[in-house]
Amino acid sequence: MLTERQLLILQVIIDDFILTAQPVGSRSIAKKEAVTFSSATIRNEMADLEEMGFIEKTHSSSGRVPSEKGYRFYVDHLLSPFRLSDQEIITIRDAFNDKMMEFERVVQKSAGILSDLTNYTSIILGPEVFETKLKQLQIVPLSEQSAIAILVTDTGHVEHRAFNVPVEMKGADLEKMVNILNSRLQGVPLVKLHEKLYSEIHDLLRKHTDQHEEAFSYLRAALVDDHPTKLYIGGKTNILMQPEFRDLDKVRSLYSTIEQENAMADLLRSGQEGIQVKIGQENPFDAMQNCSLITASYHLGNDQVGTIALLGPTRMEYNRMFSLMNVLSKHMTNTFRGWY
Amino acid sequence: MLTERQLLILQVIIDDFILTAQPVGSRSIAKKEAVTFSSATIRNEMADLEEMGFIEKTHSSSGRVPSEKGYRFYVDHLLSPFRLSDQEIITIRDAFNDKMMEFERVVQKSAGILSDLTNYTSIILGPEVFETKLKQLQIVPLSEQSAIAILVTDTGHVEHRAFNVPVEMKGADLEKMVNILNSRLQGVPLVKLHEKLYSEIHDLLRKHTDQHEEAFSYLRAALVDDHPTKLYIGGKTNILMQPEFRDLDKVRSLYSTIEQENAMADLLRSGQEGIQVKIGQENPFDAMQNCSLITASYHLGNDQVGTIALLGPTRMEYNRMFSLMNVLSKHMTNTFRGWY
DNA sequence: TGTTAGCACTCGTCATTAGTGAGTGCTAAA
DNA sequence: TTTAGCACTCACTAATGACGAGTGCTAACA
Repeated sequence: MLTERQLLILQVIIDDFILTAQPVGSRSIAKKEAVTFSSATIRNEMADLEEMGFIEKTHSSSGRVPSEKGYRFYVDHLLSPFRLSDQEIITIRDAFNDKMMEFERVVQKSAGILSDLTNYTSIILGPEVFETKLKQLQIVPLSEQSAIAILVTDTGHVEHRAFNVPVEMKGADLEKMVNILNSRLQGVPLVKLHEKLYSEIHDLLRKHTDQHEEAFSYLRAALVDDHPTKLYIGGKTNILMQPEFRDLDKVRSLYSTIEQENAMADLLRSGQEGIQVKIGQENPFDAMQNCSLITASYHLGNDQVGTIALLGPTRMEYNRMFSLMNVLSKHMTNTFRGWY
Repeated sequence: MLTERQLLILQVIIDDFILTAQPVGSRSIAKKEAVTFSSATIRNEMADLEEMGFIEKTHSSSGRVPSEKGYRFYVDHLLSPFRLSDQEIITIRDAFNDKMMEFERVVQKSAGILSDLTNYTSIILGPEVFETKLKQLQIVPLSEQSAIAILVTDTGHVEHRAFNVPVEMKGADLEKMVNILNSRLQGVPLVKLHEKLYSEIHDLLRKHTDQHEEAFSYLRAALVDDHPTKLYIGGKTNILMQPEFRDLDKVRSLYSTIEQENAMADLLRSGQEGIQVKIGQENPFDAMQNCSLITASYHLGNDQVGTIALLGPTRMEYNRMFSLMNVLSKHMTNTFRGWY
């Protein structure tokens, strides 16, 4: 168990290192207001803290740097609540003022705010699409042979895709087809579209319209597109600001890790309710060895959950980040409340 | 005027430097097959070339490096035609195989291909929206109080925006309103939407529907959104691969330059027909001092013109880039042919 | 018994120095 | 006109030493 004094020293070391990114020496600790004992005493305590694995030396006569275990302890036990500045609170609140936003816009904006306020990289994972349902299907003819299929979901998400209209098909046929599709598909979860199209719609269309085959296959291609688990990333280049990423190779490998959408999505999904931190090696990817990932969940009124995340060096302003993500995820949850 | 021999030497120097990014010495030039004279002779010629400003030394006893004037001459007079690999040609062709694509998708894809094949950063400027016309307006109600306005243009561009539905407004009112808007606004260029909405539609709506005021203002906000000159950027992080951008500060300032959409759009717009190169200082931005920007125009069937561009270090594989952009812009023009 | 002053020691950083090699310019001979 | 030869330049590297921030240990002190 750690003594009060050791806790204090550990706290000072981590706070200081987070601020300066420089190893912290006993003398500089002794100078702090809150510290009443001498540097020699601190050295002794630091030796103990090191033995316990909370801090490390970068070389035999350097100051101390928090270890991952140290950060873990700090996050779990030493986190002092951080008071956000009025400016920050206003920025966030104003962003959600505009009540009428479709899902994408809310998320996009949130990612932007988060990365701007933190100078880290923000990653937001939309909720599972399992429950997102088709609201309406529209078709807008562009020319004789082409049209745009537009798909609107109940979250206000709009997807569109151009497709070919078979030469023999009339506008009226197209309209009839759309009507059939709408009457049958409204309220169907997106992930079930494909199945439903085959099981019911195909036969139905055959009965009602000519030239359905070709048009059907085009439309199907347009509708049953990949609905990829979408990641919204903000402030990708913020990584370059951090002194720990002076090494371009590190940056490159980190970028290529982030860009693997599926892997990142899995990682974010794995977080539980509330705010979580993965520190350094706790992350599954090699490129994220020196990074921490803070995740927070937000809700959609029904039981769906999405995740917002912040990626930065292990030397992160954890307390400010916690406050920010707390506020932001609450705002998001509020905004989505009642959408279902 | 340059002699044959000087031309040869200049060509070898630039070709070599483009490949290796290292200053080129007289000895290494003398070793080339095509070069039959000694390194001493080459040194004399190089001194002349330097005096004329085509090449430079990085320090008093270094090999030579092409100057901007050198690159300019190289691009204007020494460019050997580059034969693209089959793989490259296939990659490009296949990307345009899928005949049915809306404008955005074509451009997005082109930017992706260009940056992937070149390892530089690609920037594509869409054509002026002046001529893009409204094809259809659709409104999909989401709930009692909210709906999505969807705007489709004749290029297949889809824009959408959620908006509030006034409490007193019925679905039928909304439908009536949309019908009026559609009948009056179809074929209207996007840039004139705003004007038209005020001059004609406002009065018209007043006559036909109740509760028009509030709905009108919401709709207007949704429709007459900013239609920013959109830049499509591909391979932003490719910049990090280039040895000339080992300096993070340079990268940062370059990024912030690229992100100024309006300035970049103006720059791209200023290019003329065909393929153009701006080398180093010829670019207006400080951050692009060490960069070259290759621009090529593509056409839209009518007289509209868009621009594709490649941003890399002045040490660029100009000949390959020329071939690539030539092929790509032709494919784009072909794809858009007949859209109008 | 816990705390602290003092001191020897470690090691990264920075500036200096010298050696090496790639490259140049100049001169004189072919 | 071309080229061999040579002196010279300068970036790069490794070695060296001074400096200082920091440590661990010991002995004295409260």
